[in-house]
Amino acid sequence: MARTIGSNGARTAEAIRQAGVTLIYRHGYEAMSLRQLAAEVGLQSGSLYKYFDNKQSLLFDIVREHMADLLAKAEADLAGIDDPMARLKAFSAFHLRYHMQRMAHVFIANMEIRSLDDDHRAMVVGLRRRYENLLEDTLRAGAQAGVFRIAEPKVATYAIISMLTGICMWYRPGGRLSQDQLVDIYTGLVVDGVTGPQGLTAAAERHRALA
Amino acid sequence: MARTIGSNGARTAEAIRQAGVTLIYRHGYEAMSLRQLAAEVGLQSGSLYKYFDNKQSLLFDIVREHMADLLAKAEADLAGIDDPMARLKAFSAFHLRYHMQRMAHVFIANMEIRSLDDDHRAMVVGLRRRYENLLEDTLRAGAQAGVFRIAEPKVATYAIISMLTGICMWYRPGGRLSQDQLVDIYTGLVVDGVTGPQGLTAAAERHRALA
Amino acid sequence: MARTIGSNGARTAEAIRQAGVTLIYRHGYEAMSLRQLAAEVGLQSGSLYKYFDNKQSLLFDIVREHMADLLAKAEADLAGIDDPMARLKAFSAFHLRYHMQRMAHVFIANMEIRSLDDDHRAMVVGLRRRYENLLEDTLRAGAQAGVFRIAEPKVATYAIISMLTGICMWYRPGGRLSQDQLVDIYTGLVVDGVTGPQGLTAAAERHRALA
Amino acid sequence: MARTIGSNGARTAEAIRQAGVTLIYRHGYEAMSLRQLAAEVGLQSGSLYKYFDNKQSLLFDIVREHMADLLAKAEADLAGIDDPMARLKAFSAFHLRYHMQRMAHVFIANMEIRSLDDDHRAMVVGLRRRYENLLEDTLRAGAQAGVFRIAEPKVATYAIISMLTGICMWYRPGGRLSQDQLVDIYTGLVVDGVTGPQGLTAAAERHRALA
DNA sequence: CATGAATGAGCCTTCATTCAT
DNA sequence: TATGAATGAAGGCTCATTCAT
Repeated sequence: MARTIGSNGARTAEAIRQAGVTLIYRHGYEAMSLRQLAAEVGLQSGSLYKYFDNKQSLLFDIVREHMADLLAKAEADLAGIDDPMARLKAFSAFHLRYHMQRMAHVFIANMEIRSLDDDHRAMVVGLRRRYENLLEDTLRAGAQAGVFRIAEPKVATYAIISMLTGICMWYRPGGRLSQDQLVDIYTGLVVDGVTGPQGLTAAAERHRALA
Repeated sequence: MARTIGSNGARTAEAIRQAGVTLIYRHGYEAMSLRQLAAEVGLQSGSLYKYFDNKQSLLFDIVREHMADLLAKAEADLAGIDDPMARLKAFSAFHLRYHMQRMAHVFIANMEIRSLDDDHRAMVVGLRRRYENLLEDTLRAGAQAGVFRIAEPKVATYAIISMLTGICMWYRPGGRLSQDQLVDIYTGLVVDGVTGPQGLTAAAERHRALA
Repeated sequence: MARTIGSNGARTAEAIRQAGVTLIYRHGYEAMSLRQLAAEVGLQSGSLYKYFDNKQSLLFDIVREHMADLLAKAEADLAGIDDPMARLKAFSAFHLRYHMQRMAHVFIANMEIRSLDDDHRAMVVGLRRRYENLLEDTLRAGAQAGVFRIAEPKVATYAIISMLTGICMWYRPGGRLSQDQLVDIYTGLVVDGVTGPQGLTAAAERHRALA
Repeated sequence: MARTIGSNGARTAEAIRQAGVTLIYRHGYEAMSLRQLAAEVGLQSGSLYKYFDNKQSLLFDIVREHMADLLAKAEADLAGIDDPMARLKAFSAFHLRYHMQRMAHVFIANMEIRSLDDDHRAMVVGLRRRYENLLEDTLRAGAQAGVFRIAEPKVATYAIISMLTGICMWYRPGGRLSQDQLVDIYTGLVVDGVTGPQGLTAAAERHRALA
């Protein structure tokens, strides 16, 4: 049969993308079959190839678009905020809210990097690096300004991002705690972590070790 | 051909297990084929079935054994430590060291839970729950004793474990920082996070929201 | 989009036919896809069906038209030549020149007969038979007139045509030898072959064998 | 089901090879499906991959083995024959007999070179070149000795081989003419072709053109 | 203990073809 | 005249798994 009345390429493309996100989130990229995906959007599996070149490029499109969006929104959110503490709080809040709202995309971007081709992976890792730098630069600035006590800004960056991203592992909408409350709690942990006295201890520890 | 002198089932079983961990870590459970695994240990793929029932049970064995080991070692490490702060530091140090030393197992246990059958997954999640409780109970005890300022012990548990586990995402042996230094740095972040003033702020925030 | 100014069906049909010849020559009928063909002429593959009924009929059209053209031109070239030797030379020269000039068509007609439907193949083989008869009749006439020494005119027909057609396997325009020179060389081989003494030997051999 | 009683890898491999030759001969390489081939030998299509790496390598194996065999047998047949005329007759007879007996292999080797990968094709063309040289060298030797009248040995080589190979296009076992008779007839054409007076004519023609 | 031949299901992908617009 | 969305069949190929030997 030819074109179903009212069907529409753009709509189908969007349906495929969304179903792709859902299925990869649920089963993993390797475990998702294109037959499944096609069934989800009411097509034959071969018809999907009107919308992407191959399974790999579907994954790449999803991940890259997500990473680009994450980076752009973060930069927009932080634009104009100069004070390190304010930037840190803004970053933390942004990261948490974004991750609670787009859990599937985030999950995929974190878990399926391994399934990307080398070239594709390099591009995605590059975007992630730029995102991480938003935090790392803030931490360094705050450390220099004396408002943060951080022995190793890079380590702290990884630690903080891991902690915040971890919310995807358990958060479910409609739970006991609101998104605002969670933002407060997590951000509190972050702020205390980079301002507390142990930061110095660790630094002292490190210098002693090098001596 | 006769049995190679000195070869035996137990040794082969162990080789399969190790190769399985390596390959799943590298390629993911779905992407690893039993042909690959068999080649790695010098067998025909059909011969693997002397050592496990099916691919799924290989994964389950690896993950369950890892989780059981993690739990047992953690309990052993914390045994006899009553002071909440000491327990927290001990837990943090244990978790970090274990994760830096057995990165492949940890990675698999975190990433491939999705690939487990429902029953198998339930068992593994149960073990994980018991492990998390070691930390959660410590946090609650410390909060009640007034030494920690924690609004939501469960949330803090997830946050801390995510942060600490995140070390697997970037740590490589032989890097600039030693394991001891990393333990200091991460543990410093944890301790500051649960003792800092923001913990109260968050709690106040939460109560206000509920009012 | 409106019709491109000056474009018209006949021109497109011809473009399709030419692209078809090129692609079938290059990749083979089975290996050529209609998508490729459509791309070559700047259409969507579905649009090709305005110009032919199906892939098979495209092949048939090309082959039949080629065979009809070959036959018609050969007949025209030989018209009015009665002397067997003159006819043989004329046939040889015609065949060689035609094959050097339309190598792609010739190649397709020879190689892709196998890909034709039974009915289509029968029609093409019929045309080819008529073409071969032009040579075979000449050989018989020459043999009867005593100018050729040929034991088996039918075999000689096949042999000569194979030899002459073989030029397509290696001839490339612009090579060391001109078309005229090649015509001389090949025609020399043909003429010597049907006038030399071995023709009788072979005939004697045959009669002895039957005795 | 596991191994059928009495089944045997070597036997299956041979059955696959033979069925492959038959099917490629009948339908062409592109048109033959591995499902067809598997059905012919009573297997599932995936099982074929125990016996070759992929469809392409099946074709290559068949073609290369054929070319190697052709070359080896031809060299064996001509070994010890020094006289150019005797060598020419021996080559002609060998070529004809081989082609009448292994028509399918010959057909495939000639028709499906196009379907080979570039590297594979290069190897096969190399073998073919060596085979052609057996004839070309003989023609040159005979021309130098004054027993052949050949303007262009390379052209004559192609012409003769094409003529002889053409027997595959129509020969069917059990026809009116025996293989011996056909060898006589074709060889007579060849011998007359390279000894007749026209060979000189062509040479003269060529020199005139160059002048 | 291990092989190796085989299965049957399923994979991603390409194809010729159709037809409402 | 041409598009472009879609079909349904089939393609080559890989996989986990079985089992006689």
